[in-house]
Amino acid sequence: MEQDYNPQEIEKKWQSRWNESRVFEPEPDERDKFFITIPYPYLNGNLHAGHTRTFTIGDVVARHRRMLGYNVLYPMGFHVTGTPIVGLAELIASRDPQTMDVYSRLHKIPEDVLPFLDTPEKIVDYFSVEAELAMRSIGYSIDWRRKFTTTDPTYKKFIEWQFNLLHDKGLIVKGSHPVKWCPHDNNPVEDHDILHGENATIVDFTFIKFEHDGLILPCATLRPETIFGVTNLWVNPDIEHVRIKVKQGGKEEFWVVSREAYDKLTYTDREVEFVDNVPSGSIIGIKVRNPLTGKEVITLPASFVKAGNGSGIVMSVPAHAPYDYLAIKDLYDKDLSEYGITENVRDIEFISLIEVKDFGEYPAVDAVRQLGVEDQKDPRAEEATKLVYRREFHGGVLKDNTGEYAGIAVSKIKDVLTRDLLSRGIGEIFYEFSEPVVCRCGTPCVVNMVKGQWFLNYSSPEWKDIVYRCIENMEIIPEEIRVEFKNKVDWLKDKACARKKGLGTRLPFDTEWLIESLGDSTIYMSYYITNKFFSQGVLPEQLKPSLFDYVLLGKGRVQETAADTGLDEKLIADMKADFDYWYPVDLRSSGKDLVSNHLLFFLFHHVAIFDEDKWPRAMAVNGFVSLEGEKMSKSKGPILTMKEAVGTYGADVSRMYILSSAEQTQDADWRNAGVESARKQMERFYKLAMEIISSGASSGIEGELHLIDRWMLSRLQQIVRETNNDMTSIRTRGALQNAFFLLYNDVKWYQRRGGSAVLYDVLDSWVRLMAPFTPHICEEIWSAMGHGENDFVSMAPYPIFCPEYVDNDAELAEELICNTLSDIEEIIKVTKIRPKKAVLYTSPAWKTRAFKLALKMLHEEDLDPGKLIKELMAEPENRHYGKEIPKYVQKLVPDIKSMKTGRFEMLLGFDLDEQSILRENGECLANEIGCQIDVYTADSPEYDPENKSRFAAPLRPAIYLE
RNA sequence: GCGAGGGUUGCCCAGCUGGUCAAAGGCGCCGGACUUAAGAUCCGGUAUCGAAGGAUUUCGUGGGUUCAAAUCCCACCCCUCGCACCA
Repeated sequence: MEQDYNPQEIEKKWQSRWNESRVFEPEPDERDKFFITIPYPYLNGNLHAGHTRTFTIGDVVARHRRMLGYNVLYPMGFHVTGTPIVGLAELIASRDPQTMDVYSRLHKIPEDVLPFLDTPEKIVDYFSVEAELAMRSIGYSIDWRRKFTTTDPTYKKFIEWQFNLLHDKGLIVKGSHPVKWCPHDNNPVEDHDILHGENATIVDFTFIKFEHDGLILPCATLRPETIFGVTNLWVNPDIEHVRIKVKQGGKEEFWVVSREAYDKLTYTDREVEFVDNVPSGSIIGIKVRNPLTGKEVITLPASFVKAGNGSGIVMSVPAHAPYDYLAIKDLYDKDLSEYGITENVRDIEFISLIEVKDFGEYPAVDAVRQLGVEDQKDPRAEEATKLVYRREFHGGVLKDNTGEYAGIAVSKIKDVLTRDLLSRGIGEIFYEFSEPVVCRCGTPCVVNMVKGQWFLNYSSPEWKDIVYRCIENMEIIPEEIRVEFKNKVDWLKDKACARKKGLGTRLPFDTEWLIESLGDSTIYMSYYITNKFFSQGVLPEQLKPSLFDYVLLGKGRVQETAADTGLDEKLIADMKADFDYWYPVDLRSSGKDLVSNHLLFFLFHHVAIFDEDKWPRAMAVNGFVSLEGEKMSKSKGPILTMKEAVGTYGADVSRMYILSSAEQTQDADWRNAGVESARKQMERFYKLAMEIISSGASSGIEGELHLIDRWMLSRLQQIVRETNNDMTSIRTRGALQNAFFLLYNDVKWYQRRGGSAVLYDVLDSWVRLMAPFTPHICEEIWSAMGHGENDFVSMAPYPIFCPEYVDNDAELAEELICNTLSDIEEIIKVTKIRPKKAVLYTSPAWKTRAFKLALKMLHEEDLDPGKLIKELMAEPENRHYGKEIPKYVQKLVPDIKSMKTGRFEMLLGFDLDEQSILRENGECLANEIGCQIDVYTADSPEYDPENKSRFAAPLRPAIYLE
């Protein structure tokens, strides 16, 4: 029977048996259901190691739950909507060298296939076939009857229904939206189109509209609250300024800004018209009105003002902005008569508006002094600015001179104040990059307002509140990321949900737009359930809204739905029954990259569309996978495809490796050396199992059990418990640590100690324990154990913790033997003597009594050394040891007190006959050490030349080597 | 900058409701057994010192709390990820 482990052969065999017997095609029944999904893959390439991790975690959870007795549904589909597949088709059609190289060399697409993948449809067809093959070859327990692609006509009907519904509920709104834009290409730029400034973000500045003689001088700021502290404006005499006409919302104004600002403004949602150039001198030295306070302030010259930042005109808040303070200082005692300024700048009084600890009245002044900043050209000025900003933002509170805003924390003021400024017409939003952005074509980019854009209204506080409630009641694995989810909901803004380009479904109420691909992937888990029916010949035009309304929402009646759609009443009723049985999603497991987008949208759409009882029950998140320390990239490499991994190492080895290499949100690093060792582990497991089977072993659990057998069974229970605990929290690494490595070591020790009676029973549990992780090899072993044709281990009951097999005494006894052995070995090592004889002295009776009494006292009352000594001395047989008792107690009490509860409970019932345990296992010890072993009790040692017996204590026999 | 997570013994990492923690497991390395030999397998070792089961110094850095800290608190340094209209 024993043969070499041949994964390819075994895996193929069991995959086809599973397929033939349809074990993974569940139908509703009386069992509890478990509906697990992972995000379907986006098909612009082959499945890779990253998918392998997420999908395998899903499969292991599915298999574990199935063996625990749940009716498990694990479905899969393919995501193809959006632009990347279209882009890829174009690149292949044009034979782009890099693309051709990456897709042939790294994605391993055969040379006779690749050039023909020149349309999106062909790409989708090719990769969906490949993906399914790969997932089958790694042994996922997927119900393939339900698969679909997001461009299926029936799926599009489902998406249309969903978007109409959201539109009707007012959750899809129209508005303007800022994007990175290349004026040369006349197109939005995506990250890969950017030459410089990939890290730039779009920042929302507030324009404060200062006024002079009907003319507006807008000043851009990130800190609108400082409007209360403005003492003057800054105008750079060396840059060009223009006067422009700005129309917005039926309002017409004249602004003065830098020429660059004028260019940028033309891309905003304002109508802008050039009027004339403005000599800088004419706007320096004038009085402008602070629109909020009504106070008049002067405009002064400053060289630090850049034409390209904001409007090119800056408001000055010297109390809180180091640059402003420095610039004012630079003007002290300067002759400004060329600008017509006769006032002394020294007379300008600083206005402090923020109270912050660590700084006095004027934080900017303090910071400049602290850092020793010289003037506005000093690089440390930047540092001082950051310092002040940080302290004020985190610890600052607005002072009384801010009127109605007094007492508000600086960190909270921006949104409130901006809203007020906007509504009063004295402020406007102006978007700007955090750093300059240059397109690949070499043109500097601008922020462009796309008008008429459709948005999912995720910023709605009411919508968010429901999502918070949903998260509150969900299980989140691991628990630590719950706060992350809440933060992200808080941060989420409206999301543009339609584009002009790509594959997908048209927005039903505005068909020139295509639904963006994250929006069409939010509630599709429900589609797996209906698609089982749709794929059997239902026509797209029969998928009327009434059908989805009835099946998914329970609205309307079967008869009406049947009449409306022309579908059979029974079919519709079955669909609804299936949906009601399987929904909601019990667990959505995903990579952590999807936390701030897909998983969030998944929640938003579920709570918007479904009743609370259909909201998802749990979400789990796992980390990324790198290759030999390098980040994977679909488009640049390196990449390891699932097909390659399985082809090289086999399904079970790949599964075992990826599941054991990292835990939960930690990132995993796929290393060849590691997979190699996983392969050896599988071989070892297989060999050991086959040895046990071919030795003719059978269940020995009913027969007479020795100490070591009871130890083995007890250990097995601990492992079973830990494995199940780990699996409940999706800690696959920990689960394998127990179910494989620790158990393997225990079995080895068991055999070494001469155990064999329960080997078969252990194997029986072990195979089932391992089946979710490495199902093929386990089926093979299971079948070798005599299970019949359709008796799959995949469907066998998973081992669960049985307390009746836990045997504390057996574990303690084994611990005694092990500890004694290692003590002897250590003595040998240190003394370098080669013992002819080893003598062991077990604890004297009085010490054992003291030990037990101490445990009992701690359990029942409080363990106090004095009390313990008193009680011990009360017993006549202890009195001879009057001198030793206090000494021993002094050591014993802290030992016992510092025990962990588990350990304490294990020892509480302590009642070992150490004498006979050591005698019975003397042979084993003798073999290990290689000399004769004598065992005496320290009460009356027959042989004790060096009086070693005095060191004997419970569970710690004294040792004398000769 | 903001938010989240992390820094442990040669490596990957477990431990982190404070005490059996010099710290599990795996890998690697060293030694041994087996073998004609290699591989596989098995056994032992793998911080330092130690002629008796012990002692000493370790868990990013620096402080602190405590009888006791890898574990708790504070500060700092470093790393990874996300910050969107892109799947």
